[in-house]
Amino acid sequence: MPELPEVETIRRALAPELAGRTFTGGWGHPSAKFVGAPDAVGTTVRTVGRRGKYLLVDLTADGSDHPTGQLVVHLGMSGVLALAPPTAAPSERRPTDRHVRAWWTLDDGRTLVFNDVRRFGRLAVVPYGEHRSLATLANLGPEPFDPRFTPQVLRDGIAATSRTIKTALLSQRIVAGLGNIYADEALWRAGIDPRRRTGLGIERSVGLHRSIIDVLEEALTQGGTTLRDYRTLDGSTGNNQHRLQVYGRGGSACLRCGATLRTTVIDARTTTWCVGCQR
DNA sequence: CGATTTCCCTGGCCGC
DNA sequence: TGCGGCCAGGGAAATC
Repeated sequence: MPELPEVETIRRALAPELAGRTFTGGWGHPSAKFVGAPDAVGTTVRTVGRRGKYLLVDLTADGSDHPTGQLVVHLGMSGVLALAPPTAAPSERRPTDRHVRAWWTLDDGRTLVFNDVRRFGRLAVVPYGEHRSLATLANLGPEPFDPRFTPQVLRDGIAATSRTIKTALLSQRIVAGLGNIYADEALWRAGIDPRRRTGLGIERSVGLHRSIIDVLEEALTQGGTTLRDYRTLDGSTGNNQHRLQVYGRGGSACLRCGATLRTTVIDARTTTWCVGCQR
């Protein structure tokens, strides 16, 4: 379940490999989520960026420095990107794994492969910066590490919705990049009840703001959290799964106050929190 | 129009 | 061993 730290880890590995490479061929699974993959063929990669959980591969069709298009990739729940080495015969390049949803051959002979067992991922090739077809991306909140994400922005965003604070954080509209794992971790660290529907005072907003940044930063330092499918570009796992303090620990003791962590469902999302110290 | 619900997917796990 | 049932969950479409 790649969230911001996982996607950023992949981006950092992918960017130097793809920059300057031209897509010489491509294929997409017939599902609408992947079928557009070949639209990138013939373009050259300028940079590999990221917004929230979206990878944004800037493309140029005319060889100039100015991107003309963008390959947008969302890894969903189980999406994995890998670079396959060149094979002797071009006809043997096509990946044969059962769950490959898209692939692109590169002008250096390698193949970029998008594997996604559960097909919750998606991709699109769009004119540069044209995100109207991707509603969540088009309405994405600020990057958590961007100075424009402030305690006040967080506070205002929470105050503007009647949804629970957990659901508000997952909406991607207040701040980009949080998924179920890091939302639970940040709320625990800030001592805030995920079911809360009322606004936060400025002091608690400062605390949650800090917690969100810290949780994501630490996970990034660890190369992300691998629970099931997540792998970085070279196939290795992250290390942050050993540092989770609430996610997946329902029924165990809270590491802060010792109370038993409770797991419930909030808006169809499994949520673990501490009834003892999250208010 | 914002909020809520439904749907998309399949490997892994559980119980019988 | 085999198998039905259930769970995980981000985002978009459908519905309220």
